[in-house]
Amino acid sequence: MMSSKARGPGAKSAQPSETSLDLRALQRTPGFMLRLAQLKFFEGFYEEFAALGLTPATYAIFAIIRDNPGVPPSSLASVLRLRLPNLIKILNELQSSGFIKRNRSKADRRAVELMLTPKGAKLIQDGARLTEPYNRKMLAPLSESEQRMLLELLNRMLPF
Amino acid sequence: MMSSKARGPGAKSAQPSETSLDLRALQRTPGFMLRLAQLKFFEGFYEEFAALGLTPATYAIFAIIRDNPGVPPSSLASVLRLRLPNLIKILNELQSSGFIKRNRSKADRRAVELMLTPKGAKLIQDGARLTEPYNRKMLAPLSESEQRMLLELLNRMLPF
DNA sequence: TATTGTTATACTCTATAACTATA
DNA sequence: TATAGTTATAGAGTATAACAATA
Repeated sequence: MMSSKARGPGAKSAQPSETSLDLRALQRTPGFMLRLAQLKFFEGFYEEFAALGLTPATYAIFAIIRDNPGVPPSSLASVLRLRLPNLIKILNELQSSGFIKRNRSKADRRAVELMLTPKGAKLIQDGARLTEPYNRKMLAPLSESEQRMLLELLNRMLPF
Repeated sequence: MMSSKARGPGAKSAQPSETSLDLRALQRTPGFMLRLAQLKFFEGFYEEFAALGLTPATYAIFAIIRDNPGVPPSSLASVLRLRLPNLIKILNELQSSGFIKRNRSKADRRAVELMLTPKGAKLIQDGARLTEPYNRKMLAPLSESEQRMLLELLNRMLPF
């Protein structure tokens, strides 16, 4: 029952998880491993930042507005890979909580310029302080140079 | 409008995406980059495997049952990081489409043993043929050794 | 007419509670 | 009583369509 094929003699990898299933096919599948890694980071994030009320999405939104004051919702959505209507809903909540504000552009009165309020700036500042220890914990199985390598490889796989 | 800070003189990285936002903070954030990479893989997957009707989830389910005939739903759920009720719903559909079958264990009649039908075995076999070119396309920006490195690093970050 | 932002809404994915049957 | 599987259902995340204001 629950046949477990023996690992090949060349298999030098880590400890076999909870059960002893043959998972070698999925271990060789980057998309699957990326999903597991991303889940790990997101679950860790919710634990670490829960006290501040930050989610991965709102953290990224705050960070982008901080570094690019006046950024329009459309640019924000495209960078975060969110659909505009879904982002708008989040922005509405962040605004009614007093973390961001919207200015109408004078050059093009359709356009919206997003800014952090002082309250929002403080929140992302507090969040930023948790970031380094959080990343360190998530990446703990890797050496410093491996951590840099992983980040470099991910950046090179992606359009920016 | 949409202030774009100059890249520091040490920044040797790639072309600045569609807009010219300062995204350096997020580029240094592994969790965010992992999310973007995973999105890229999943979107590519849907394009590539749409003709077969396979999703990332069903592909993984088929692959695990193929390599571990008789695996119980609970083990499958824990490996895939799905909640059991959500997996059950997928299994019900796969069974009524004739891709898998459930056997009651004789040793413990609560337990279920999952097996592929011939139809299911053929589907994952067809899917497996698309896998290598699909991965090659997704990982195209990386050299062969970088691709191996990425996979190795992801595996070492995760529990198995 | 085209574009930016917004609302409303549907759909998929994920999470929780409660039930059945076996042990 | 505890466990494996299942059902029902609620919630979060993601998608499309349509509209208002401005260009």
